Amino acid sequence: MATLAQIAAEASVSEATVSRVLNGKPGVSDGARSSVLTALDVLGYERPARLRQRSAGLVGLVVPELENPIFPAFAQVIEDALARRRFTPVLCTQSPGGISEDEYVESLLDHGVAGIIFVSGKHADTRADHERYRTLLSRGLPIVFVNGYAEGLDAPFFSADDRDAMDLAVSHLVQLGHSRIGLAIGPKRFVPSARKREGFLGALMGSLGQSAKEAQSWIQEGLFSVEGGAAAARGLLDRGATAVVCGSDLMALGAVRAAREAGGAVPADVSVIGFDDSPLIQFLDPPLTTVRQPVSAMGAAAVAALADAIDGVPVPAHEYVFKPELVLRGSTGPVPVPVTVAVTG
Amino acid sequence: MATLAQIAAEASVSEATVSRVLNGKPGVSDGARSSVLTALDVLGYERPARLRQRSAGLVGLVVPELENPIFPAFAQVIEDALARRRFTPVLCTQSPGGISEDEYVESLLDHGVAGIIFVSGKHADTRADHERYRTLLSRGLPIVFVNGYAEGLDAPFFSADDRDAMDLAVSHLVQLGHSRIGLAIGPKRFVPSARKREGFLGALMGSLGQSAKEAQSWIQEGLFSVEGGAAAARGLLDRGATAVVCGSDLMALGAVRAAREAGGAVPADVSVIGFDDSPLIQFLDPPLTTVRQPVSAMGAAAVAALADAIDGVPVPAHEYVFKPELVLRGSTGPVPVPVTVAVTG
DNA sequence: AAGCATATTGCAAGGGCTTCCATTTCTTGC
DNA sequence: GCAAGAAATGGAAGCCCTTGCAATATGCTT
Repeated sequence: MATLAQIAAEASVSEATVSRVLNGKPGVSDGARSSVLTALDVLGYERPARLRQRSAGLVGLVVPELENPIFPAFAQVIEDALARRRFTPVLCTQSPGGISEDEYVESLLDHGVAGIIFVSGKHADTRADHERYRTLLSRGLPIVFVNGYAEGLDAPFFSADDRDAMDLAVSHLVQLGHSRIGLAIGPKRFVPSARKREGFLGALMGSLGQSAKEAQSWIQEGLFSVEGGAAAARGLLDRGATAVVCGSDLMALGAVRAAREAGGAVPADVSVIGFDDSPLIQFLDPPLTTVRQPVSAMGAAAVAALADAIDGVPVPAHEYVFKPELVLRGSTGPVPVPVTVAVTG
Repeated sequence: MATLAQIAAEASVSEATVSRVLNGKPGVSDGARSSVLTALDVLGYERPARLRQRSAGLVGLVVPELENPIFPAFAQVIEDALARRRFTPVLCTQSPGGISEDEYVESLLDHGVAGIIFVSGKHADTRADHERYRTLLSRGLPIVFVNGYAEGLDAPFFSADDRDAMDLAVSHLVQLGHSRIGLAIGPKRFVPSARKREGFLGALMGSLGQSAKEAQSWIQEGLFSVEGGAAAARGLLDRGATAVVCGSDLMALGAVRAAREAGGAVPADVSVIGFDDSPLIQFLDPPLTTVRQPVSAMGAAAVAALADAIDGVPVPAHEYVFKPELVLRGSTGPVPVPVTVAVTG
């Protein structure tokens, strides 16, 4: 690493001038500035990052995993939007036993990020401690959240309307004549799962006039994966469900598999609705009817808010809820000829 | 930011001791060290990164995009392997009009990465200038490459055996009775595409005894996307192909779509084989027969080599070629009753 | 052409950090 | 209990960087 004295000698200016150039201070002529920069290059000395105006700064993007294709989809949309604003995105993916959200945040902080976008992070987990975010906010670091909500955090949230999504799904199924509709959903400690439960319960009670208790019995919890969806769906099918609404497309894939393993066809015997509408879903067998999360709009809004916050424009710290959209494909159909099954519960 | 003097006062030690602790120098007792660290915390001063032994360092992971699910798959495998070795992965995704590989590399360098893994980067593009990599290597930065090859770079390469993959695919189709087999492949400037071409030509000439010129006529180029695959496949179907081998699963999806748009069923009328075997492919309609790239093995090997290089263990700088595997599913079938079509060319 | 205002520059002072070295403290063997 | 060696520590010198200030250069006005 070169010293100021070396650079000053090479550029034939004083150390003071070099110092001023390196720190972007005013009071240096263009000529002097450029001879300092030339001297830096001659000495093979890397210019400090702030001298290169290329990037408006680093922005961290924290996502929980990449296996569910909705996360690469969010990542791509958000990275594009960040790049368009000259930010340099840094994608951080957690993995089981790997690096935690907190460790990533710390590393991002070390590298002087201008802001962080959390997608389905710990803010979506009601059992997690949200103090970590308060600490970030009190330091003045701009942060925004996608899909999840935590009370009392002075930052903007961008979420899909999970309750509405369930309403759309259930209404569609009811219209097709279904009345034995189940929900295969992730653990309720996660905000989006909890909200989908609520929406689902409300829809069953509203559209089908079920009691809260009965509606409740049509919910099965499972992990956020194909296997989790299959396990939850099996429980619902055993109970005689003719349609299964799922918390994610991946879980819906599991539900389709479970239905087939039980000897049923989709959609002839069992209708399945997913959630997310990740890119490849349309090519599935059968093409999945699903509730589309407006990924582009959400990502763009989150980036816009973060950019404003970084520029010092105050961003109203409330939750922006995006309306989902039902995408009709081939995994839902009219209720099959009713099969009378004795069911307890 | 606290000064040494402040910290020294808080910890009741000399500035010299604080300096030694902060720089990890020897000659400080455990007691003194911990009282300095406590003082840091009391003063709310962030410990410099090197004091936290949590991470063995940053490692850059550069992938071209996230839309083709093979890239998230590689990213996940490589990040897991890095995390297990206590490295902190930094995922960099390029995007059209967004941030280029070079810009990411520069940013990574600024932040002192210990090494970089390039997946399907510019090293796979024969028309790109590979001087950039030589510069990195001459600086002593450990780098490794996945899927692609460039002559004269003193670094290890980890690739799937593209030629072999085409051999597997063509042999399978020939066994099913196909003789009008087309290849829908990406631009030949990319090494994996060029190699698949070679493998495909060799297989057609070997298994079917075609002339080089004839075999050549069964190749259609298209972009690496569903649309690109569809466009290339349309050309092949027009020429009377009963089977289409594709350069990626995404292109295969396009081929299936093109076949259906032309009124053909898969696999009854047209057989389609993909490449990659990305996670969701098994759920597609029809479940895609594909040549599996050994993603886990390749990712693990690349990380192991990089870790060795970072530890100063010299890594033999040659190309490690991984054998792919044919995964039989439902998109290939026996050749349909031969339809005689007049074809020119 | 002289005078004035402003911008640029280097000197030198000052502060922060590192490191050499002498001193103190601790450990260990007798 | 004592001495010898090793480890730990602080003082102070020295290096590097920043910055106030004065000197100089430049350009504009009268």
